[in-house]
Amino acid sequence: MQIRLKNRKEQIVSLALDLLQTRGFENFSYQDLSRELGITKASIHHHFPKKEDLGIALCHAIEVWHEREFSKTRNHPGSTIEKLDCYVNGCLRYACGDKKICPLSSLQADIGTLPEAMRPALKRLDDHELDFIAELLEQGQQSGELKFAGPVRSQAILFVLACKGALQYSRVHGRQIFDDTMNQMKTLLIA
Amino acid sequence: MQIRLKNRKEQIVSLALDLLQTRGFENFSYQDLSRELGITKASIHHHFPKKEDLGIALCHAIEVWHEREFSKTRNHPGSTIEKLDCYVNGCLRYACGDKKICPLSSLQADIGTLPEAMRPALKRLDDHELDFIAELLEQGQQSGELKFAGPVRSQAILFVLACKGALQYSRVHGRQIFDDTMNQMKTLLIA
DNA sequence: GTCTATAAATGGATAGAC
DNA sequence: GTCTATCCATTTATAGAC
Repeated sequence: MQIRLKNRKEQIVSLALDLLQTRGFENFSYQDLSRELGITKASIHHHFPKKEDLGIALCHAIEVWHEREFSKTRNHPGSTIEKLDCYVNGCLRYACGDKKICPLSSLQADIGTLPEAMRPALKRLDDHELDFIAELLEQGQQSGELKFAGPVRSQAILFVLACKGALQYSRVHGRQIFDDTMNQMKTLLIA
Repeated sequence: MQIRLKNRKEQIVSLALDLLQTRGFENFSYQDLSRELGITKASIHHHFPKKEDLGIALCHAIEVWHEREFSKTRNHPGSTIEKLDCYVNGCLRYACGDKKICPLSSLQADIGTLPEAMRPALKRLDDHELDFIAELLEQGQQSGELKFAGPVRSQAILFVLACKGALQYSRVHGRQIFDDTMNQMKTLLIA
């Protein structure tokens, strides 16, 4: 019902995002989109003339998703650990049934063949996410909840890496490996 | 000179491994191989009738590489930290010029479209690598060099994840992020 | 906005000559 | 083992009618 209300452009981006996370940018086609949406390839080219245009739209969709998720996490009541859990659950939300990975991981994997125009957007999105996690970790450190040595920024990348990597491994080894990895990360940060 | 001595099959696998690490399994073609080797596509099909066959050969090449690298690391004189550095340098070796990632990361990213026959091989290689790192970490823990809470296996996956993830990020953000991440990982394990 | 039709290029794969 | 030639499906993309 809710999906029907979305306009075509949003429908296309939404489905493309799904395929990006399960197959990668170079491994889904306008044909895949047209089949699942029940319209022709030409119609999709009407909305996104080149695949690069669709790619840019995907980056924008990820940015919007980031804003919403980050804001939700910032406003989440409770400790830093609970906020981090909130972010991790956001990670998990894209991993329905161990099939999806982080869309940014997917784009990174395809960096060698990605349209040029998408690269700056990808870098920007990565940085934005790292800034956000660094902010959270710093709060936790100052409140005495988290204990870790070394630069906050380095710890942030390690944390984000763990989430995304665990998601990738889950597709091959099952969901348990995700929980194990996240628990270990928390153990290191609290101990 | 040394390359000239290799037979065709090895030349093909060697080049394919390179392309796997820079572009991904689904994003290089027999045409790419033929162009760079100066022989026709048909000749490559003679050695590897289906791309799946080439994929299996790639998995085997990675296994051989693992054996060599793990053995070198086990025999590396010195502390556990120095052995881990040896493994990390092995990681770096495939990242000439920030362009290559771990071949297993690359295969994981393409898991959605990978030929069925390659999946068990991929899982086996992942497990083999995790077992090896867990062995190293446990030695370090018992000798008192490393201090970390939680299951060794979980710490092993976290360590491997950090190496591979940092390699992926390096392609987008530059090599510095790799060193920063590895230093942070060491900081957490020693502190 | 959606369709039919079509183009041009590419990718995986095979047959058969040398 | 390598080649030429060819096949068929797919992919990105465009033109033009409705």
